[in-house]
Amino acid sequence: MPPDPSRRSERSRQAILTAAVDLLREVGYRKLTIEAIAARAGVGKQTIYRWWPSKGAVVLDGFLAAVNEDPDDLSLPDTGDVAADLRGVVRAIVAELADPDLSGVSRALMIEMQEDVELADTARDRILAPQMRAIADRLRAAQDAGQLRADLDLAVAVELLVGPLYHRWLLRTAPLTEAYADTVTDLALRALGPQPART
Amino acid sequence: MPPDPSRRSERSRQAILTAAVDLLREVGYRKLTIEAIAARAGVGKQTIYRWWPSKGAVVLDGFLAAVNEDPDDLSLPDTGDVAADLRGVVRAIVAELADPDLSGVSRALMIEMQEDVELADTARDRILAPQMRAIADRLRAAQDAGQLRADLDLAVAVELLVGPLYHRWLLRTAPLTEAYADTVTDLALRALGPQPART
Amino acid sequence: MPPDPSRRSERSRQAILTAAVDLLREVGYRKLTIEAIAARAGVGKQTIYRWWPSKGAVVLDGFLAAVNEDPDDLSLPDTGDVAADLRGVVRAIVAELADPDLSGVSRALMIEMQEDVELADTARDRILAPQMRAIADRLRAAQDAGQLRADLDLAVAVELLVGPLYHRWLLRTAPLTEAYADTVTDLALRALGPQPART
Amino acid sequence: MPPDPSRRSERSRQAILTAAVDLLREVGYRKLTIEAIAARAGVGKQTIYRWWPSKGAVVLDGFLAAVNEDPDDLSLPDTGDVAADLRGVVRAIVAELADPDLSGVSRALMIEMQEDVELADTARDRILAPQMRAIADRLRAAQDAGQLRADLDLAVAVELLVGPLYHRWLLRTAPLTEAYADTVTDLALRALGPQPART
DNA sequence: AAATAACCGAGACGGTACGTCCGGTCTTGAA
DNA sequence: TTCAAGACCGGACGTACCGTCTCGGTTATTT
Repeated sequence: MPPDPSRRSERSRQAILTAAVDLLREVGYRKLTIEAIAARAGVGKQTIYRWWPSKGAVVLDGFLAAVNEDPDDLSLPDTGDVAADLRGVVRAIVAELADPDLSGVSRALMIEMQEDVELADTARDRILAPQMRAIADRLRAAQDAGQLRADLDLAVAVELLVGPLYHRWLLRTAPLTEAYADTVTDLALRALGPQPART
Repeated sequence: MPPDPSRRSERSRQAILTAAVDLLREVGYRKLTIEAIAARAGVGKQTIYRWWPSKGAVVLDGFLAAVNEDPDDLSLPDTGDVAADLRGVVRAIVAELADPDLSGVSRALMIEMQEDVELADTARDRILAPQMRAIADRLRAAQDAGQLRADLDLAVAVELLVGPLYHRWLLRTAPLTEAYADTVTDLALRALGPQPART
Repeated sequence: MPPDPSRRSERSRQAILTAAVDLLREVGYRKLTIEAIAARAGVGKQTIYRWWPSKGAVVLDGFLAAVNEDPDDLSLPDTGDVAADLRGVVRAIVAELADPDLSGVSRALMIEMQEDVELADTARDRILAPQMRAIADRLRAAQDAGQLRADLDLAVAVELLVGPLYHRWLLRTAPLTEAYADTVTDLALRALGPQPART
Repeated sequence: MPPDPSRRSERSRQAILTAAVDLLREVGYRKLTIEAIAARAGVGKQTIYRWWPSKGAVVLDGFLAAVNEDPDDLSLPDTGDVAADLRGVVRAIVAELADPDLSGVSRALMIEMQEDVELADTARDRILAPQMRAIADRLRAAQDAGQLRADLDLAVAVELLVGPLYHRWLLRTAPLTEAYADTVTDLALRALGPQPART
């Protein structure tokens, strides 16, 4: 029978997530072991297996605890200047991916998403989808204001913006810099902008 | 002392790569073990460890053997119609990523690239860079013909094109279809195209 | 940190010792492997390594379990007739060494004692010393009864008796028979007996 | 087909035996490997396997080369005093067994004799039998001179003498000293001496 | 307040794979 | 043909973790 969540030790939960994230930074995802997490957290192995189905699930929860974002606070500022607003998010994403503290956890999640489809779904819904929806919302506002083409598929538009960033980060084709962020933003905006008036 | 490559058994090398790719398809990357590869290939484990530093390296070589592309044959057709030509490559990439036979190996490589920077370098140089250079070459031709903006950073241009594809494939944000390929191509081309004549 | 003996699985311990002794008989000491013992016993290898430092130590315990003698029951009968009593033990020792079931284990122990001094100490204290002490005790009684010389070094006396037996058994100089046992006993007794009255 | 001994490299043979004995002293028999012998001797592994059937056989030859005794020179001195002459051999045997240089090789041989009956036969015939025959010869002379009982089984008599020595050496029941040698000799002689005249 | 049930820490257990070492065979090129 | 060198297949080594299980010892209700 499933364990009773009301009797769960919050203390242990915190210790496990902290230990997991710390160890992840220290040794990398591949060498991260449940055994080590339990030892570092001062916790029995069973306590981990009782509440999480896999190493990836622990790391996912660890990531969520680490960023600890309110999904409602995710909405982008709307200064009326789409270009400036997008430039801001894109730069923020690049900063997050380049941050050596966070990127280890993100990469770990990426790895696990390749093999564990169930976890991939959760990660997508809890982490990626909200961020992308926030960007889509800002784009829709601009679209309504006539600053962007009316016939845009916003989902694709968002990926045109962030796809190149993840491409560099994951495939390591070149360093992920702020300059790259800006170049990508500019190019993408040109694609999304209103049809040039033909005569 | 390092082994002498001139005495290497080509027979064993082939058997190992074949076994690795086959097993990868059967059980996935995480459950792929050196031991199983050796057993399937009818080879001593040491023969694998002698020639490859890691499981990822074997898979990388297996990938190269499987696609077996002549890097010189990689150049894109140039029909004079950039749009059509690009649409072709993008569709081809999508097809490759969606192919259940190949995508397992590719995902495995992706995973390993996240943890093993050295392997990531090799994979980039041997697999990704040639493909991206081929696209860049085609873009340069178009640029010379005045079909694209003159001030483009071609490396970024290529990533604007393929980034969204990999984003979907890796982050599983949505199914990777041919329609998506075309939409992305159209949007990207709009970004890359020549400055609209401002009256 | 050392394992907690109170949590040790008696079931596993028995299975390991039984498997070890059985396999020893089947394949000999050199081809006896920890891996095979674990497999035969239905036990993880770690469970063996957790409780025994070496293959020899397992075999030693297996030997002890197999003979399962109460060290207090080891004392020789005292019929008053030293010659007869000694003849009995010597024959018994020869029988044990010639027994194909037991001798394999004994030889294995012998082998290990040559290379592992620590194990040699244990084997001596646990197996050989009690047997030799029992013989020494019987000799002392005879000595007190004036049947043996008063100035005997009993330790040497015992080895005069059993040394030749082990010599044949280990060096394979000739078959180890009951006749040999009796001849040795007779000769040794002549050496140990009271000084012949001179005039 | 068997190799042609006339084309055998004497140089390699010497190097192998020397390397084997040296390594034996350095690391002990268990950790002595063919691979290490070949490397130390600057010889291919095949050269060892071509001429010797097993590790034990190499060590046996190494032992013979090390002691390098002429089996004809083995005969004991005959001063007319059996007691003194035997005391001499027994002390010599003890000295040899206690010699840290030689005893390692001897122990290795002992080990191998326990598992390899064929090698045991060779070792017995080449090493032990000659030594024991020499002692038996001396005993026979004494017997003929009326110094020993006429009805002795000389083979047993020899083992009564040397058995206790090997017992201590192999079973490590106590240190093997010269004093022990003398005590054993005295006791054994008493057993072997002529029947006391019963009044 | 006692009894009873869960979670908890600890870690032993049966397993699987690791990466290494060596056994014994086979292949290559030099002498 | 022998030899030095060493790649090869195979298999055991001793270690590290996996995920499950069993053990006392706290809690935290339920009687």
